[in-house]
Amino acid sequence: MDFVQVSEEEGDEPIELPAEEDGTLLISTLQAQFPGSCGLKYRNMDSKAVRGVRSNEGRLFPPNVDSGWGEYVYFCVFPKGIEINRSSAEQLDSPYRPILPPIENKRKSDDNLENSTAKTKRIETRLRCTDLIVLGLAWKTTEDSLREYFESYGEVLMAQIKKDVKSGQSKGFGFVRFGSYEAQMRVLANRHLIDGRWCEVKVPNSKGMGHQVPCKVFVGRCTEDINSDDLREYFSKFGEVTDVFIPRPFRAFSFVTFLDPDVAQSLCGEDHIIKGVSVHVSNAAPKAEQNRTHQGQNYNYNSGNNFGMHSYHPQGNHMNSGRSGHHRGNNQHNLHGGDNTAIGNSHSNMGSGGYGMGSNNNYGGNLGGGYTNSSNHNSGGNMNRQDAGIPYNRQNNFHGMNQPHNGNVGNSGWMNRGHLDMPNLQALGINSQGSSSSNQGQNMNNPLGVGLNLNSLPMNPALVAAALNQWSLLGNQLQNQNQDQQGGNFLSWMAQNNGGHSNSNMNSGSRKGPNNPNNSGSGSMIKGDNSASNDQQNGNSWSNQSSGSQNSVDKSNFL
DNA sequence: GTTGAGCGTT
Repeated sequence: MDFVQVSEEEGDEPIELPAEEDGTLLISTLQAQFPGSCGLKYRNMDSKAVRGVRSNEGRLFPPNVDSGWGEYVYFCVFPKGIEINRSSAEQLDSPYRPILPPIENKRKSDDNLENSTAKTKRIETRLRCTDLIVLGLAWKTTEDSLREYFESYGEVLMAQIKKDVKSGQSKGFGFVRFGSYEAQMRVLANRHLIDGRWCEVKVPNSKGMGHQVPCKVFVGRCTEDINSDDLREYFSKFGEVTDVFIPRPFRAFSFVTFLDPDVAQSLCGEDHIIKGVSVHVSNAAPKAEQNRTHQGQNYNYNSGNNFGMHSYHPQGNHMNSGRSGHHRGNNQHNLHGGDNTAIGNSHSNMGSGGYGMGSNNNYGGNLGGGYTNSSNHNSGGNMNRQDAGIPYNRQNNFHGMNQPHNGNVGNSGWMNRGHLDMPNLQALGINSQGSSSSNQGQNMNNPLGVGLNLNSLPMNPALVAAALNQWSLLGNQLQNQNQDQQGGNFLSWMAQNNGGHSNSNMNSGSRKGPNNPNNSGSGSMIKGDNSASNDQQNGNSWSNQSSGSQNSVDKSNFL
């Protein structure tokens, strides 16, 4: 058995953690020794830079497929902004309970803003908190104890237990409201052990998360000279950028995703000069009529979200290949569950299955090698998997653990729950309608080694990339879906904190293997700092756009 | 006094 040397911080004395037979290290194993950690990083001998370890499905992958973990001493990654005080007595009650430093809203880009007016203009838009529902409370939990628990995250403005009017008995759920959005995000991103029970915290359905502001903007009139770093650097002036996506080959536009949807919104309609080029920012959301998503059949919103998440992201990203089965470990994912034929092997009119994106099926036009009229909708859905080198970077992997699993893997079952690679996505409102076992999170490990090897699938990676992108873009518009579709919920989450993932990091067109270290991303949380640049992604997707001129791209094809 | 998916008598 291999052991991985891990220390809490660089330079600390390492502890040897046992790796699994497949060479991966379970996050649960890591967390058993380093509560609250969500990933690993190490210092690369050559570059001297700190590298993240790829994290996926509750597992950490060695940086090198051949030599495994090597002789590196890895050190822990903790969710951003959260410090774990392991010596705290509070840890005894909840090992995963983060002890927050004073909330400070620091943005890297604020420090060196050359344009303070832009700054003040944008940052005015404060994200507001909303009541959060806390499910699964112990009967004995009182409003006081509820408040006490959540105060470790920040100021609690309200803590309420819903009770039976007559008996006064708790109904087992309640509501909390925080004074800061940061606290809210952290709470949503974690699981919570309150009075001995693992509880879910979500944005309540009653909030009707139907009008989320998109985090992503369309940046038109780009030149090839403007790369993702340029975009990121430029737009970071206005708020944290969680993702930049430049379709390849060059299409004269790109997408920038912000953590704060209000920032994104505030930029829409404006012209900006980047590297001497006047680019135009507009809404990346699809047209209204393109939102008709044939809900009845589309089981894959969820997945589609994976890349809409952000990232995220939380941000989103996630698996759940719709109704396809999840086969632990073997990466043999049935991309085409049931009638999900949209992507298949066929090379023409693939969208006839009718899922998805309503009328806007033909994104990318003639994609790559002769796949024509491929409307692969579901693809987005099916994509969910990451083993094809799609980094998750979901950050903040408190999810994955404690995920109740009802064993219903094949069909609708766990896709409504799992999201094992995400930060408590259900808590973020994504899966509120899903069923769950009564096992309230006793299962500390990722019960599913879900994986899907895109490369093994009978589909054109270009289509996959296109589909992913499509989904990502659609992401922001999936709000009004039936809850069962989860898209809305996901976006709710995305709009709130954005895991920073959108459609980035897909590499669909490339051939990166499951353990490709390039995709590493043990991320820290929510802020999406793991959102890899997208420049290298997508391989040959987006080729031969039917509209011809690059300067007259019909955006609708992508939205 | 039991119970364990859900969505708030404001």
